[in-house]
Amino acid sequence: MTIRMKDIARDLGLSVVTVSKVLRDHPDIGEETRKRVLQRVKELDYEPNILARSLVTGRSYLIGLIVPGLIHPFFAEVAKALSGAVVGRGYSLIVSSSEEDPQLEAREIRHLLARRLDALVIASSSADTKLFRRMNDQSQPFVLIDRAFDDLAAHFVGIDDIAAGRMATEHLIALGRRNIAHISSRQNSTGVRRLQGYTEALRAHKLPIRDSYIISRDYVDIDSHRQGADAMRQLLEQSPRPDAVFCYNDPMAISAMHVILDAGLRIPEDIAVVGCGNLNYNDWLRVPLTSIDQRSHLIGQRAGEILLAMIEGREQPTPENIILEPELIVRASTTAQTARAKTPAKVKKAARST
Amino acid sequence: MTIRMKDIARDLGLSVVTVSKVLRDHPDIGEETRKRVLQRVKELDYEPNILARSLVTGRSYLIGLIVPGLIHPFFAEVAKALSGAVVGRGYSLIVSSSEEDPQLEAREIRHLLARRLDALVIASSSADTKLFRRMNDQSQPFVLIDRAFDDLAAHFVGIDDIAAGRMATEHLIALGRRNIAHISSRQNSTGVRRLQGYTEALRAHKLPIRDSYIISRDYVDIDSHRQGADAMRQLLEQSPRPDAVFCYNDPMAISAMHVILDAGLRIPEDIAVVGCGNLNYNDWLRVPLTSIDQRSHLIGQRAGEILLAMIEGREQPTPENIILEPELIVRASTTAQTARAKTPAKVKKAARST
DNA sequence: GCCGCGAGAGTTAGCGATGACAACCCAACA
DNA sequence: TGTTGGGTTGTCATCGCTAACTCTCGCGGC
Repeated sequence: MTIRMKDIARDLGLSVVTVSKVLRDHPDIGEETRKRVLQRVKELDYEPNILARSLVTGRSYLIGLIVPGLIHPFFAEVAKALSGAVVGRGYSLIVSSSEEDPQLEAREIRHLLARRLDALVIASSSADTKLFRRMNDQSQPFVLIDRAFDDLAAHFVGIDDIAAGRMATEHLIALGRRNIAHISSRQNSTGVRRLQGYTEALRAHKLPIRDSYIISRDYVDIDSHRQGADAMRQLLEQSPRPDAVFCYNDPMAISAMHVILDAGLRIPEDIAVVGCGNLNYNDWLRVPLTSIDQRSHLIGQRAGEILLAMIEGREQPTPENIILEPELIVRASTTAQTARAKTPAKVKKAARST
Repeated sequence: MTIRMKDIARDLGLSVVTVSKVLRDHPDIGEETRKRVLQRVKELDYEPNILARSLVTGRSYLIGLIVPGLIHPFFAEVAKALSGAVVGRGYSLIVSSSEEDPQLEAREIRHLLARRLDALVIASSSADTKLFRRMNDQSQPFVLIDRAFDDLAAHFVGIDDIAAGRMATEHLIALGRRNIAHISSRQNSTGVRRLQGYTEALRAHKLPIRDSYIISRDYVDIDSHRQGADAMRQLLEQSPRPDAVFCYNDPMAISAMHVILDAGLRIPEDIAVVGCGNLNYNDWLRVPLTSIDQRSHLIGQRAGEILLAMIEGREQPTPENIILEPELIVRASTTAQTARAKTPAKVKKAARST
């Protein structure tokens, strides 16, 4: 059916090994033979069977990526950057969505490992580090992104989520807000840390930390809109009503904003809103959303670099822990007057990433 | 290092084949033996090497997906649906972005074929059918999505783009607009057909078709915002100025809307805008965008079904040509008054798909 | 008492490539 | 003339698993 090395070798009266060597640029092959082989390869449009090669070399040139949701723009951007970092080196990306379900995530990890991936990149929705420990034991290369585990020595790339929470909250404090609420994710490390940043900022400014202002939710990445809207409705009932909200991610912030507007309140005059993620369409929203940029592109890129280094065996010893600085992008949801002025610059930025 | 069947067989004093048979639920294995094997498999947490299995069975349980851009929500949704359709059957999805570059696309196709994928799903950015013909010759299963080729017999799943163009245009005509412009994609079949639908609708209503109202662009999916903004600026200079625009996709429509608003004009009073794609954040925009829904989820799902049928050998004979009906979703960018009323329903919808 | 049969296990021969090493050819050198 | 050696090409064993037979044994039928 399809062509094998054997066919080419037979056609040319050579051995299979010789053909194999030509294809891998092995040095000890005569110029004449090399040309003949390449010629025939081209004629037949032959591509060596990567499966067979992998079996003997132990390298599959496959990299796995497991994320909570493929649709979420943050993970889509990470995927794009990761793909860009490795595709030129002959690797392919095999992606899988965990839907924020630890069980599904575990199943996918096992399944992908059975494919003998060269490396795995995971934004874990799990709280259990068992599988990761086993991967460490089996010296299976992997890199965690976005969500970290305190009690696990592993390569990690993500932003400083405590700083993210602090920055967002301090921005709101700087605007004169005093009743600042937070819609949080209790399910993962990023949520916990952003919350921590939030409380730290309040404390630093001697502002009270009110439990009723902190709404924690699950499934924040795959069911963001419902979760955000529900949480915001809950916040509107508090007394005193918050004059600002920092949301775990942008989709939740967007839903929160709509709940606010539907209640007849103004943004940012009555309630200022900050999100996290800096989605590429934040500029186009009904009220452009101030947000913390999560460096999605850089995360994918750095993860790719680390894992190439691991695969190529250049480094492995100490797990790298790359903490990127988040960046506050101010838009109309916190400061009405700057919104218009900002637009032109942002137009350019958004155009890049669609 | 890692465990092999050999190890289990040795431990249990059995032959490798017996272990293999147990793992594949082969009938002629004694109950006792089966239990012992499964027990040991569990103890060692063994997973058979899929690579090795693939090499002998000729089935890789890998499905490739090549799209113009991973970031584009339409393709992300297709990917999600496709993944959902096949993941339960043991398949993994290997994704690749062509960046709308035919050469890159061709390279990726070749590379993926070298991995002996069971099937390939492609939203092609190429005009050349050579590679697809070869895949047909080699009876390599594949399904085209979104973008079709007239001169190629192949499975296809997509929407009726002529109808999409017609629906959008007729909606604008029904609103009383007479100077309807179109920002188009000249690069792919979908663009050509939406344009055709547009002209058909105008003709059917005896409206003039003005060349200056039709702006065609390339790289509409990866550089949408710049392309949309430029095109819209060009349209604003036309005389008479258009009172409506139908855009090839939503990101271009969004940029067009901003150009319109920045020019001090109102939407929809001065210019009504219709997009295509029905992105999940259309409801949250500064002006919620009327759009044609492209059935992304259904496309991914149906593509998955077709390819499973092909792989499982149930059907192949006549290429299926699945043309889904697009659907017009009306929002504020064409009818100011319905915007508010629509919001609640849409909130629910968006929540589902984030 | 011979034969056939079916259940349950094992043997053999690859899948399509690669790694290590052996073998060959011919020029150069002792 | 025999030996050495660099440059080329080939042989053999494997990678981890599966398809297709083969083999063994106990049992029932004639």
